[in-house]
Amino acid sequence: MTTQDRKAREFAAREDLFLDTARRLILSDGLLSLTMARVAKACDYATGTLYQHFLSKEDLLLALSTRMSAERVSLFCRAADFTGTARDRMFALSVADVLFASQCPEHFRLAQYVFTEAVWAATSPPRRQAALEGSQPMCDRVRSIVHQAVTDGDLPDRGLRNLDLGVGPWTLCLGMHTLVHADGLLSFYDVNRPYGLLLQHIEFLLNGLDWKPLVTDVSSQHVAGKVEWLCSEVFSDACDREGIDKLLAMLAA
Amino acid sequence: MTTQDRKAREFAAREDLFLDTARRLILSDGLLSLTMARVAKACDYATGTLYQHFLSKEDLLLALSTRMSAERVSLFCRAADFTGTARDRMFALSVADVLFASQCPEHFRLAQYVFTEAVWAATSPPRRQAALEGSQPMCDRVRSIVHQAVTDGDLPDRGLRNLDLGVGPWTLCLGMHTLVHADGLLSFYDVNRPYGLLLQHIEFLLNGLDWKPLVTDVSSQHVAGKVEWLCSEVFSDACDREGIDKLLAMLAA
DNA sequence: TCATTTTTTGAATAGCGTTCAAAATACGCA
DNA sequence: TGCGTATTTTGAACGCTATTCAAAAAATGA
Repeated sequence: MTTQDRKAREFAAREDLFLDTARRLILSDGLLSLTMARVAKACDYATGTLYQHFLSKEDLLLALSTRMSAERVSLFCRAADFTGTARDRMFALSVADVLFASQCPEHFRLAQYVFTEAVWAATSPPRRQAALEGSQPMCDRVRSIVHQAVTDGDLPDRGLRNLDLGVGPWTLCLGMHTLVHADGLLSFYDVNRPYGLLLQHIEFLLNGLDWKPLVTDVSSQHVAGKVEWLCSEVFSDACDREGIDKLLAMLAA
Repeated sequence: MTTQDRKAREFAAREDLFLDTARRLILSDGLLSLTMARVAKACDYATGTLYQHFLSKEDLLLALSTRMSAERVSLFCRAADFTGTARDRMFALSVADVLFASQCPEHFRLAQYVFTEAVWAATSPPRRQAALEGSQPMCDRVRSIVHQAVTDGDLPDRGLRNLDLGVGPWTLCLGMHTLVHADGLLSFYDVNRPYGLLLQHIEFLLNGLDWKPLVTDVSSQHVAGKVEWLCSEVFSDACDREGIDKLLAMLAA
């Protein structure tokens, strides 16, 4: 039995090595020039060994994307678990997403590619399952925040279920990430500071849902102040002074 | 000169043939199994001839995506140009997008793929330019609707420029399309009727922007009624009874 | 120590995008 | 109409990559 355990551990470690290496190669040379042979060679293994871990190249990319989003989930959970009004916590979820985008910009490019029909279809069912389950905690937090707001009387439910009410901010974030990564699009239309606008629109949307306490000042300055406060309050260990400045710069320009 | 003209016309016609055929092949066999050789063969041309039109396979896909979105732009313009309050017209833009999604569901799958970094980078600059310019009319409409709302005093601008205020609905729509096409995701999280929720959240967001006249009833029934009204009022020639029913079914389930 | 099982290897395979020299065609001019 | 030239088309050949699999190597355990 102990032999089995050791083998399993070694196997998992090797998978980590493959994924780390793939990530490094993507960062240095881009997604385009990533090949299975290169990943294997960079780890001093034969190409065939990679296929002991991944059904296909797409399967590897999905695994990498899932693993990278663990950090996102962790920021998300921190945002959801701090003590504050449900509304502040919901807002903090979006801030977590923007913070993650500033810390790990390559994740959304990869995720966008991986969720493409052509790529998704070439992945293995277990990895797909793992990808969905990996983001389950984020969904749970959204649900529970909405639930609390409704039971506290801060948010009228209008007959909608928890996640149906939470899908708005989720969709806003996702859409903005997509816009940001469509190269040249925002500059063509002269839309600057997309993530600053995102957070302002989150506030607008929450106001429109009549989510109390309503925010009367939705200026970019006020949003920036709130973000700075959240960073020191909630994300302090994930975000030093330099990280905060980088985030604020992203919101402003 | 007339010979040149004829040649240009024939060249354009052949490009249409290639794109029509590619679309047909994608519809019948999927994006995965589309190959340049197959497209050429299906049109009784040699593979090399395709490359007189398209720099690469990605270039062809981008051209196809751009051409398909012409229909979307046309629905958009119709929505923007009808006589009504600025707010109704802004809402109509989202309805146009949902209507387009019901009429041409494959477009967003393709667009999502094409705007991926890996694909986008392999397209030719002129086609990229054409893709951006093709959606310019949609942006112009958004800008002008926001502008009218602000000058009419229906919408406080809060120091934001026209498109900065219009980017919210845009982002909501885009994010929801993305969610819908991430296979298995919405069903995993038990989110039904995504497009119905989208339109409700558009109303919430516009309310949150304090865009007058405010809509007090944001129930799915009320939204459905408004959609039906818009269909007969604005989209009547793009949408017969069958089309309306299909759209309403999409909103309800 | 050695027979057996498991794992790794990397050359071979297959398929696709892309190119380009040769062939075919179109063109304009006498 | 016939002919030399320019243009266009062709499809086999090339290069690259994902994937496979038979042979080699390593690990196992009696």
